[in-house]
Amino acid sequence: MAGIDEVARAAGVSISTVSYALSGKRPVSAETRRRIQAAVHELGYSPNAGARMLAGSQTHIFALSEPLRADSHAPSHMAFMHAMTVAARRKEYDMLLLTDEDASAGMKRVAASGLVDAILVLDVAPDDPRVAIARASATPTLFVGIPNDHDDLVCVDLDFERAAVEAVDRLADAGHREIGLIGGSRRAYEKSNFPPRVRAAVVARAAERGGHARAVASGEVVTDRAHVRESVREFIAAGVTGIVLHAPEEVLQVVLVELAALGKSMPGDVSIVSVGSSFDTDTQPTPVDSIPLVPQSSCELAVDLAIELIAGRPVASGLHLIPPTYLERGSVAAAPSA
Amino acid sequence: MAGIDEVARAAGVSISTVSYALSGKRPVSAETRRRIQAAVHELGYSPNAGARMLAGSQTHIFALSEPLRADSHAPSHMAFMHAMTVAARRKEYDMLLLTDEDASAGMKRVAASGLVDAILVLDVAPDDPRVAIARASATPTLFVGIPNDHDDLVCVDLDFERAAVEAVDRLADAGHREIGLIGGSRRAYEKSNFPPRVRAAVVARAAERGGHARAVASGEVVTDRAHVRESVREFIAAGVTGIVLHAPEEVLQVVLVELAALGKSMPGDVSIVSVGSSFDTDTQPTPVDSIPLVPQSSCELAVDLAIELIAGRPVASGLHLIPPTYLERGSVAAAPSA
DNA sequence: TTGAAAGCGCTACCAC
DNA sequence: GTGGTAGCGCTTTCAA
Repeated sequence: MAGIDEVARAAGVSISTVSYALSGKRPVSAETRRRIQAAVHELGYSPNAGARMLAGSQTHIFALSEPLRADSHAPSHMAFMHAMTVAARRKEYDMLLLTDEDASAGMKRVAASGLVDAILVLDVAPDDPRVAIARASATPTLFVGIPNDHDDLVCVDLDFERAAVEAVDRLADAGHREIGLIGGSRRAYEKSNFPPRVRAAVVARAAERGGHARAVASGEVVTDRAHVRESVREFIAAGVTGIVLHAPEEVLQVVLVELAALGKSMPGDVSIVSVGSSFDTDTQPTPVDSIPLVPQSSCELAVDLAIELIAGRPVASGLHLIPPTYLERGSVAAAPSA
Repeated sequence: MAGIDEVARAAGVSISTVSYALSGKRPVSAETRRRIQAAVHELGYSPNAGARMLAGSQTHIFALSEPLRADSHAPSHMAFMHAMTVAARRKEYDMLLLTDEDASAGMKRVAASGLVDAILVLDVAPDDPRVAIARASATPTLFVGIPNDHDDLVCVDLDFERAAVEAVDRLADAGHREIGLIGGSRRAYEKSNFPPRVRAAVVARAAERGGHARAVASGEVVTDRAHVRESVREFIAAGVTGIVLHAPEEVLQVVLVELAALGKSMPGDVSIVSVGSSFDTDTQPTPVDSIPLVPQSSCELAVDLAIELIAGRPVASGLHLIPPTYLERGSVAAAPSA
C-alpha cells in the first residue's frame, strides 16, 4: 500500500518522473528508470486503482455482459468467459462481470459511473436489447455474435457462412451429392442469427455443387435424442452420404450411435463434418473433421478492437468475421460408389 | 456523465448534502432528499467510480477467484459464479473476475492496487495456495469451501457431515440397514475436503444406526459410466437397499438406468438420497430425495460476511456451516421385508 | 531529461 | 439540517 510519493523519495526523483517511468509516456534516462524500478520492487508498489481512474480517466477494466439464460450451454459460456478474461489480462485489463437479470441496467450503470473502459457483450441474440444501450452509450461496446441490426455496431464472430460452404465443398469434393444438415435445437434457431444462415448456406452450396441438401434441427431441446436419431434414419433412407453437423457435442454422439445402430460405418458409408463446434473434436472418442468455433480467436479480436476504440483509433463498424479453419480428422472419405 | 456538482445545482443544495443524501450517512430532510433524488434521476447521475474509490476508500467491488481447472464441472461453477454475482449486486457490489493461471498473482494485484474491497474464493482445494495469500493480505478474504488449515480464515460451506448423517438417518428410519454410498470422481476426493468427510460420516452413522455402509467413488472421471454401473451391481448383489449419492447429476442418471436394467424399482426395491447435489433434483426426469448444495445460500452468506469484514465488524474466523435442508421427492420408502 | 503543481470528482470533517 | 472545503493518489500540463 505504498504510494507513488514513497517511491519517488526512495528513488530520489519527483513524483511525475515515477509516473512517466511507469507509463512510458515520456522518455526517462536508463539510470533513473533503474532506480525507480528498484524502489517499486522494494516497496511492492502498485498504483492505486481509484486514483488512476480519476486522474487518468482510464479504468483498465472491461465489463463482460453475459445474461445467463436457463437454456444456455454452460460449458460453452464458461469457455467464452474464460477466454475473454484471459485475453483481457494479456492486455493488462481486468474483467467485471455483468449478469444482471436486466443486462441493460448493468451496462448503463458501469458506463455512467465510468467504472469500465469498454463493454464486451457475449451470447448476442438477433433482437438483443443491449444493442439499444450500446447505441445510446459513449462507452465503447463490442458484440461477440451478430444482432440483426448491426451496421453501426462493432461485431466479432466466426464466419459461419464461409464455414458452411467449406464443409459442403469438402463433402462435394469427395463425391458426396446427397447432404444432410443437423442443426442445433429449435431454440438455437431463434436465439442466434447463424443457425438459419448456416442452413441457407449449406443448402445453396450443395445445389451449386450439383447436389442436394436436406436440413433438420436437433429437436425442441439440445438433448432431444429421439428426434436426432429419427433424422439420421431419414437421412440414410434418403440416400444421404455426407452429414454436416452444426450442433453441440451431445448431438454428435447421438448421431454416431445411431449410425452404428444402422450398421453404417464412418467414413466408409457416411462422412461427417462438424461446423462451429466449440468442443474439442480431437479428444472426442471418435474424432471428426471440424471447422471449430475457437473462443480464443473471437475473444482476442474483440479485446484488440476494444482497445483500439478506447484509444480513439478508428475501427470499422459492422462485422469482423474470423476466417474458418478446417481440421481434418479422417471422418470424410470418398462417397460410396453405390 | 453528469457530476455531483450539477446535481447539487439542480437541486439547489450543496454537494455535501447530495453526497449525504445518497449515502444516508447523515440525516437529510425529506423535502431536500426528494429534490435531490429528482435531480439524480433527471440527469441520470451515477457517482464516478474512481472518485468514490479515491475519496471513500471503498471500491464497491468484490473479486471472485475462480481457477478454472480442466476437470471442473462447468454447470456447477457457472451456478456459483452467477449466484455470487447476484448476491453481490443485491448489496450494491460489482464483481471482478480473477481467472489468472496464477490465482495468487491476481489476488495480490487487486489487493495491492486497492481495486476491490474483498476477495471471494471459490472452488477451494484442501491445500489451496490462495490460503497463504489471504493470510498475508489486509484485504478481507472469504472462502467458499474448506481448506485443510482454516482456523484463522473465514470459510462458508454446506454442513456436509450433518447432511450425510441426515441422509443415513432417513434411510435407517425407513428400515434400511445395508447402505451404499456412491461418491464423486476420485479426483473430487483429492480436490476437496468434503467427499472423504461425507464418506466417513455415512459409514459411521450407518454403524451407529445398527447397519453397515460400503462406499465407492464414481471412477477416475465423473463420466466413468462403466465403473458406476459395476458399483450398483455390486451393491445389489451385497443386499444394499439404500443408496446415498454424493456425485453430479450424470452419475445419478447412470445409477437409475442400471437399477432399471437390474429390474430393481425405486423406491420399491431401492431407496435413494442425493447429498450435496447442486442440480435441481426436482426437475429431473426422476425426482429424488435430496439435501441440496444451494449456491445462493453459500453465496449470500459469503457476501454478508464480506460486508461485515469490510465494515470492520467482528466476524468469527473458522467455519460458517450452512445447515442442510432435506427435500422429500418420494425416492425413499420402507426397506423391502426380504 | 526532470520537477512543480493543477486538477480529476468525490467523501467526510469542521463549522454553522 | 445544511454548507464549505481539505484532501484521497494519481496523471498530465507547463516550465525549466
